[in-house]
Amino acid sequence: MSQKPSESELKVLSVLWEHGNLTVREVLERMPDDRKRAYTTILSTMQVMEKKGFLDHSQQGTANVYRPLVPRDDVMKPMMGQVLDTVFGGKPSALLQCLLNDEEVDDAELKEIRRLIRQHADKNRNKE
Amino acid sequence: MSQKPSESELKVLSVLWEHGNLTVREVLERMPDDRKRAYTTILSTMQVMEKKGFLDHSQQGTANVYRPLVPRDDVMKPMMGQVLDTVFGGKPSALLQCLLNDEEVDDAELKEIRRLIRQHADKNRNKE
DNA sequence: TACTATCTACTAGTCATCTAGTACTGGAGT
DNA sequence: ACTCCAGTACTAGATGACTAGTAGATAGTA
Repeated sequence: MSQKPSESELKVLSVLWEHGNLTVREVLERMPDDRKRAYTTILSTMQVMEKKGFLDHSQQGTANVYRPLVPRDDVMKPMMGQVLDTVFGGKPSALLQCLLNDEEVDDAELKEIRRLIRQHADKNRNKE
Repeated sequence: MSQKPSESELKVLSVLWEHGNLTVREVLERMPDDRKRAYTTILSTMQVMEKKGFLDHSQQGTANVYRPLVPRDDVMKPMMGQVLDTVFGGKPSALLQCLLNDEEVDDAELKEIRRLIRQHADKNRNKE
């Protein structure tokens, strides 16, 4: 039963999900905002995360290499689901609209979204 | 320059966005989780929110009625944008997939999503 | 061996959030 | 006028998140 990661814990996890297993210093260098942080700040965060069961580490040469123990979707589904229900009345379209208005979305993305919708429509049809 | 609301501040805002202007007690009764909270807990939260500029109030009969000062999309767009960029690599399709796998999505929703996509595709075409 | 750089463990301070209690105010009813 | 109830203001404690410093270990190098 892994709880919800905090804001900066989620950033650490994102880095690891994207880049694979990394050392503390490598995570520090890839943190997805421009804030300057001390090495020990990230180290502390990641040590707490290990206690919570989000990460695991193994020694590799001189440094410890950390790997995420929780898959991205296992973490994000409940989080997105909660936002969806409380803020957007459970309507994915409302959430999507919020995204689309703001962001540039290229045609490849639109195509991929269409594919997802089609796939989901098929699933609905089979259920009946 | 309105900052980001905290977790339970967002829940209060959601209630007001959905139901319109309400008193503290009415918000308490509609809080979107099953946790029991004291009346004064929500009161305190909402008083802090007023200081932050999220809410405003006016006396109505005996009680104060609160109204949100920030529209839903103004709050949610930056928040969703950040999640999109840090966790989903800026790909709305990845976020959408996360939503669709889990939730039941009825055909009306799918239709609405299709409409949004078509609309966005048109916008892209006009830009070229 | 002695020096230096790097990494980790431990500790700690600051701040926001969440929670709720206590005391006060004002209206409604007797 | 007195009492009761609902609402509000003020205050405060517990918790966790975020930050970073210091000391100690280890490996490489002159």
